[in-house]
Amino acid sequence: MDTLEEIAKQLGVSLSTVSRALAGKKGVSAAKRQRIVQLSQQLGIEPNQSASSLRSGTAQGVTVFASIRATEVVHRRNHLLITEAKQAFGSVRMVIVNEEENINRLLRQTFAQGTRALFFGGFTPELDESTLHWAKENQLILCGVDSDIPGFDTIRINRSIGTYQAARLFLLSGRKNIRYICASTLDAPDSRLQGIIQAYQSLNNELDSRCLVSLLGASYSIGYRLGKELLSQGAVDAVFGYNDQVTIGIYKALCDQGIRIPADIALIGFDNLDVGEYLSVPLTSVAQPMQESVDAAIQLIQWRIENPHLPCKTITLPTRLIARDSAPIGDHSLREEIFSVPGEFQ
Amino acid sequence: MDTLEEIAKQLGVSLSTVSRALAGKKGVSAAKRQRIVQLSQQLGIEPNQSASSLRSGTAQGVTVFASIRATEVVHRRNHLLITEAKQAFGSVRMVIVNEEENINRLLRQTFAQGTRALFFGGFTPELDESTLHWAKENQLILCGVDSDIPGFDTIRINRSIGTYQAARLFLLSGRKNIRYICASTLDAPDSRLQGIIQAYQSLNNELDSRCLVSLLGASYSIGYRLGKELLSQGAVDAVFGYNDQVTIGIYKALCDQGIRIPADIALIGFDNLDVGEYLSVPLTSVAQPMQESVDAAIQLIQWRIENPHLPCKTITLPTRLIARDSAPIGDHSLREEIFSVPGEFQ
DNA sequence: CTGCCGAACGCAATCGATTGCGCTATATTT
DNA sequence: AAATATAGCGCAATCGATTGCGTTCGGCAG
Repeated sequence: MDTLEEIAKQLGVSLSTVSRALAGKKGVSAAKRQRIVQLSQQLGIEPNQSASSLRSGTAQGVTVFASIRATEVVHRRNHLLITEAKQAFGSVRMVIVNEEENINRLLRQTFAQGTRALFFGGFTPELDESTLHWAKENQLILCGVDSDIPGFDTIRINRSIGTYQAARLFLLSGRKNIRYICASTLDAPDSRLQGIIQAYQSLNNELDSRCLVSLLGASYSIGYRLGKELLSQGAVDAVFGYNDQVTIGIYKALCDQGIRIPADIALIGFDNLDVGEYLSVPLTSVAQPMQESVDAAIQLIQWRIENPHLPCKTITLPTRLIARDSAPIGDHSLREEIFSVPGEFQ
Repeated sequence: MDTLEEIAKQLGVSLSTVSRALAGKKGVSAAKRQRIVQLSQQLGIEPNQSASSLRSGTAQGVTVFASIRATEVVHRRNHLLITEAKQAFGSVRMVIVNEEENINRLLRQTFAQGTRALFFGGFTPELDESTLHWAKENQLILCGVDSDIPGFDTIRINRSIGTYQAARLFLLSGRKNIRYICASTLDAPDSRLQGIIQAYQSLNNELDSRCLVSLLGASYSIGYRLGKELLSQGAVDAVFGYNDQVTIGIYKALCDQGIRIPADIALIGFDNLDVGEYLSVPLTSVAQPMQESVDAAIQLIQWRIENPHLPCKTITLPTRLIARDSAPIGDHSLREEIFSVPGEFQ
């Protein structure tokens, strides 16, 4: 593996000049610079990044942490994030985090390897108080994308808006016996459930805990099993399926039993996967701000690099209901009433 | 950011001892090693990787190159690859390659940054002769996973087997007017089409070029458009859809027109996406060896690290047809005849 | 013609961990 | 007890690029 010294020797200039020429710094005449750049390309010599970042102390790229347990949407968002981060910062490393490993250690290692900024893509790491403190002290740049890092910049996704709209769609279109597949309970509602609760309150309705079905995992097959179970519960006429995979599983179970969608049962998913539009009955679903959240994250961190000392920022982006046939808006005049969201949500 | 010297000072030992202790090398007493490791964890000090790999010349992790244009399956395979590579090699960097950038330069940069091995995940890079030569000379370790790198280790996926089975399923179950969505032509058939051609030959049938429909892109929406077009072509009774996304698009277009699947038209996809099983008519599809190809790649490279001088290896893995309702095996006695594959395929 | 200024460029120290070599203290052998 | 082997450990050189500082040289004003 050749080094810059090779170029220096061949052209009879000093190592420093070669370094300056290739780094695009001033102090090199245009003619000499051109010859250096040309020869470097001809020989295929790249500056050794280990040496470069060791000496200069500056890291070249950014890092994205992704959970090994990420769902399909999260994967896609992370991929988008990596792609855009690459445009913005030049080089990106992706690190797959599995839950056994010590995230505190991993974070330190990552910065020891040299990284300008670190994105947490869709999972909330269990960072120790001491790690957070150390990160603040060393002015590390962390950004949670749909994940909370206390005291650091965050892109937050407001899931409540979409589920609020979904529940109101059910209620306003006259569904009586609705089921919500949920990962939480009324005592400690997660953001999806909060939106549902607010929808009921907004219509002076009460959400009965018997309407909640607890989620056991977020896959097609689990959805299929849940769908079968729902059928044994009698006159259910609407189901919110937690995410699209589960909902598609439910959809399949209902189809298999000859249930008509949406006539007998209306279905709403969450995530707005591409495939939902291509089911035989297109799926109504809550869309997440994929592109927007990624763009916001990149811009936030670019801003942060410029302004290391300003207090941390949280940017919240809304979800929104995409109405398709599996849960249609019956009366067109209801449209406004379903989609308008009270101010306190924003 | 603290360095190993801090530990050395606090414990009154030399820097070399700290380095040896943390790297797990011999030449340090058990007692001293324990104190060093403990203090390093307490202070949260990690060896600077830039310095480490600069000095030792050995890189710590591996790199996966992924194309920005990758399809869903390729993404999933790459993700699997990254996950497993991480287990096997400790640290993995993922690099998103977009077609504008010079892959030759990128490859050199990547190794300049220090990497043990480089996987090409599902796209064939246009590497110059000189780059390949340089890579060989410097004994770099490259591995194509479903992509060809001349002169280097490769995991190849034999797509022909699956499409051979698919075409035979159509023919043996009596379909007369079949369409194959293809990305190539009879003059220069790609691997999918080769399998189809062989299936026709095996049954003394001739594949008419009018049966081929050229693919314009591999998305749901393109499939939907193709599906509409197919309906205007009269008595089509079977369609192979190139991949599952296109096939699901076609499926939707057919459903919308009241076509019954598989009674009127049989459908076979490629990739065996999870969602295919959960369409109202489950999708028959050709499955790729996802896990197997990733495992093989990892093992191949581990072997290569041990044996740098042996000639390059190519491991070929088969695809296989997964029969579901969208293209059922009518007569059960045909099963054997459809799934058995002649020796020359293996 | 002299003096001054700034651009170009080389010198050499430096980043932090690694590692061959050599010294020392302890264990083992005779 | 003396001789020898061995493990522990420190010294200092080293990896390759970066960068502050000092030198040189050409240009330009006085």
